[in-house]
Amino acid sequence: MTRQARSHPQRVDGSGLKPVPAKLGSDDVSFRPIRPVRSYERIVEQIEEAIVEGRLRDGDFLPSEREMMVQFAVSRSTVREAMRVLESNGLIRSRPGNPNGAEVLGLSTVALRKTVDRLVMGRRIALADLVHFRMLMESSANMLAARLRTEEDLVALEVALEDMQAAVAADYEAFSAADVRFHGLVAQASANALIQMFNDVVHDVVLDMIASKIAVSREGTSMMELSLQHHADVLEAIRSGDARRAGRMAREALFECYSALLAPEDCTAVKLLLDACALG
Amino acid sequence: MTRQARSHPQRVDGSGLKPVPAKLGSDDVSFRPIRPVRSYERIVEQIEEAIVEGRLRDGDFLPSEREMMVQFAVSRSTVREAMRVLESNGLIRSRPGNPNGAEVLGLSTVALRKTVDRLVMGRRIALADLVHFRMLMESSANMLAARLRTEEDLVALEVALEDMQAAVAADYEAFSAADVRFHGLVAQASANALIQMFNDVVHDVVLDMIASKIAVSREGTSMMELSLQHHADVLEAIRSGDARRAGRMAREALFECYSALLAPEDCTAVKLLLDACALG
DNA sequence: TTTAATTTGTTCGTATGTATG
DNA sequence: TCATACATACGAACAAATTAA
Repeated sequence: MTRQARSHPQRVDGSGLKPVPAKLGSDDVSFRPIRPVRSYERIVEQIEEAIVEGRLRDGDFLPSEREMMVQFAVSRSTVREAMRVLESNGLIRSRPGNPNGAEVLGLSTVALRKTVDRLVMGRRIALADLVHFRMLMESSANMLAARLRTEEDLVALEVALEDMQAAVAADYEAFSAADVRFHGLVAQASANALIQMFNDVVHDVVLDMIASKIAVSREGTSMMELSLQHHADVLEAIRSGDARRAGRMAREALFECYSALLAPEDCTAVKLLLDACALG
Repeated sequence: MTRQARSHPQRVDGSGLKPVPAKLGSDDVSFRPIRPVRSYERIVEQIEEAIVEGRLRDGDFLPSEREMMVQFAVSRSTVREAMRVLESNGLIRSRPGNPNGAEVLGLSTVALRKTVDRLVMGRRIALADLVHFRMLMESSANMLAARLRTEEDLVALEVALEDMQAAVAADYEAFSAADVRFHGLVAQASANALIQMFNDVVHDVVLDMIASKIAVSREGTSMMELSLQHHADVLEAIRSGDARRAGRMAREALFECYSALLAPEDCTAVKLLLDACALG
């Protein structure tokens, strides 16, 4: 009952490279430790490379698992392990019954977000760190935006501000959405992909944290009014091209917004940062 | 020859929760879309949670796959998919033949690093962005360090500087290692986990990029001499507690170090940042 | 030093639920 | 409705690596 001739002919995994016993005698020949490369990793590499290089774009579809099993000359399980890794890195998405195969999502920052989330949950990063960092990012972004903003940027910011105004005292959801858009536009105007990315991530995390701390509904009208005024001031500074003022306004707005959430000692620490920077 | 009674008694995958047909009639009842939760994800969740909460620490070992297969009541394939995800997120490490099972690595930032690497490879992030961002981070870190540094920090920085001095004109490897240590100590003195983390990652990426651009050996003695002087200046500013000077020195040091690698137009853009900040 | 036991890496076959035409 | 192709999941077996007796 030998279900089949179990030959495993295509066993070509990279671990065939055994560490060479360094019996050459001379001391000046040194070898580095070998980490066996597993089959699924080489599949991940190939697909990841294709996505990074743009040969696979957002919206494309991977071949089905059975098809890849043939193309990569591995078993289905191995293909699936690679799929799981790619999926957890936010590069693809697969769902059962999809005749197209897994969908390519392109490059994203979801893995980055998950990492920060874990560090926050694990108490490696405190709320004060997040607020502090966001003040740095936001003030830098606003300074840059004040210098680099185009007319289109100003128009878009104006629209976002008007949306906030329209939603004040009425629709917190819409207000919050416009708020997020405003900050995104500033980050975009700063013309630095990293500032944009990291600030986005930290902004999201902070919003999640405060959402779990205080009920959203408590964010009353007066809070929104105040926030609106802050944004208007910032936009005015950006429009005038006064980088230092834009940076200062952004920092102070954030501080007023979040200082109530911080422990007193953290609050003084953040104030200390403000003084140390003394940017404005 | 039905090898065995194929019963699949324990088919308990989470997708059993079908989306409820919203036939309640009233419009004010709204349901959110359901994403089927797969078995391996629930395993990942449990283990991830244990690591984040500290019940599983760095150096601990997971049960063997066959043991987990019993504990989670799933097949080995499912356990393995979960392991691959955890491993790709840098939370565990498994190697063949290890009788202890997979090793727990604790929280790390390797996923963060991989994400940034991909974005750089995919041209979503330019070298100018990296240098620019690093100047922001480094100047902030140095300003904070000037304010917050303890005596221990100063001693450690002093030691790192001396190591750099000792290695100048002799050992590039040792010089570079001491250099990295110096920057790490500054970030640590800044007392903000996010600055530390992001600066670390970006620092690494930049080093990799320039290493692939110019041969390391070209980094001659004069370059090391210059770098040494910069670090000495920065340390002096940190010691004196002059935050603005520390920030300015750090920015200028970075600019002198990397401006040669940037395209002329990027160079002027970064200079523009320096002017816009006008911190010192 | 060799051997035996255990573990991970990998493969194959099968069954089941799901989505599309 | 049905057939088809897909992903999810299970289980058994083999291969290779590691450790300890």
